[in-house]
Amino acid sequence: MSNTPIPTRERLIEAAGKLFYGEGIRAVSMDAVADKAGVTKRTLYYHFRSKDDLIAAYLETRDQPNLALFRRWFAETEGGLAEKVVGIFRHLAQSARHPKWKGCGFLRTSVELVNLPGHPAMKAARAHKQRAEQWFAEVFEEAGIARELSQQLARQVVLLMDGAFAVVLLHRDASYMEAAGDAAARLVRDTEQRQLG
Amino acid sequence: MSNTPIPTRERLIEAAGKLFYGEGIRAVSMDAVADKAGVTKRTLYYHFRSKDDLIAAYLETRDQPNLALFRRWFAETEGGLAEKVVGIFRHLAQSARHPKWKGCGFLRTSVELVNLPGHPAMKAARAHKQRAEQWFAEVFEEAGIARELSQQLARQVVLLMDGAFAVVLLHRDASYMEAAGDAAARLVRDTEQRQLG
DNA sequence: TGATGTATACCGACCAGTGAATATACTCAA
DNA sequence: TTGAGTATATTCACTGGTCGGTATACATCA
Repeated sequence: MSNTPIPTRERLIEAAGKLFYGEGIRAVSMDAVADKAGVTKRTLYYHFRSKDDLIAAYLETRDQPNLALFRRWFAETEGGLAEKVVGIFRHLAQSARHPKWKGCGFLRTSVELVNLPGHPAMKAARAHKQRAEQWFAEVFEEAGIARELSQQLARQVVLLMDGAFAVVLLHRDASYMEAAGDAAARLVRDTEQRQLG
Repeated sequence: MSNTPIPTRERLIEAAGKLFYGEGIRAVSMDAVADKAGVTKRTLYYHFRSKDDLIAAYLETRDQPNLALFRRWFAETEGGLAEKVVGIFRHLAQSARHPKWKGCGFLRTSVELVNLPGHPAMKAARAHKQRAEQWFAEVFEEAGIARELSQQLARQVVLLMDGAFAVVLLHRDASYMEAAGDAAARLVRDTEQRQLG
């Protein structure tokens, strides 16, 4: 029976992620991250060149799991295209009801780094949002919607989702997420109509 | 000929506002605000009990002018209800193209204060967003849309707008604001349809 | 023995907030 | 009208604490 082989670097990113997501990157010190990981600050700086490096690593680990959830929620929801999109928003609303939920880590980090557009974490955030938009576009196209309409619709659905992330966080009221889901469904149906007509 | 009688307090809020909006509240020190205002830090603390006080004052001064712009843009745009809503988004897109534009100060501040829900600045941000939503709802109702549908539509338009604030800031691409305007117009027309049907 | 990883202890910069003294402007009695 | 007294407004210099990051030495293992 071998020891649990959790690589140190992963553990550090995980500890940092919890703190960064929970309190915001500027509100969390490297000392706090080291404490949380049960490690000296010097060790932290052995594995990451700087705080900025650690922030970037934190966001990069969040990209894939996030999109995987969308895929699963979409697949699991019964019904037509609009219903399946609503399913994603319903699951997001459910997540948002958890007290530890603090919105979208990508969006919040990008707000904190607003004047550093070249920061690797900003690039990670942009890439993530673009991947989400592209995934929606592909889904719509596979459902028979023309490419151009699919891309437009995907962009608008993502806008609704990000708006809901911000507003739900502000008001601490997950029902805004369901209002966003309803709006997304209306846009999907409107696009389907346009496709037929 | 009297001297220009600009009250000190106002000047301090203005200087603070420029820095807070431009760089974020956590990134700006009280020393920086004092310097910007051409005043000693001690003077700053004579007029404001704490940095939190100053942050709250900054947001409170931004509430009314912001809504006034919406009213003007809406009134100035020719066309039906959907077109007039699109007019607001077009003006927002135009603003967003200015290099000093940094999204919505209310939303960005609320992200930086995510763990202080009782902070006066958070209350100001919530109040502002609610007033915007309510204004849209009144406009829709005056245009003949039923109260319940108006409230739902207003909420969804605000979601699109806030999503666009976040996404335009992330990608530094104002065309997302126009995509949001298009989505809003589609929702307006869909609601009008539903009203007639 | 040399590469990898961790610990102790520290640094200079910055930051929110303050103590004590001073300057300015207003009030009111002589 | 003037001068003393008072409230307002501002300055200089400072503090205790935190922050990102580091110099150095010690441990472990191939």
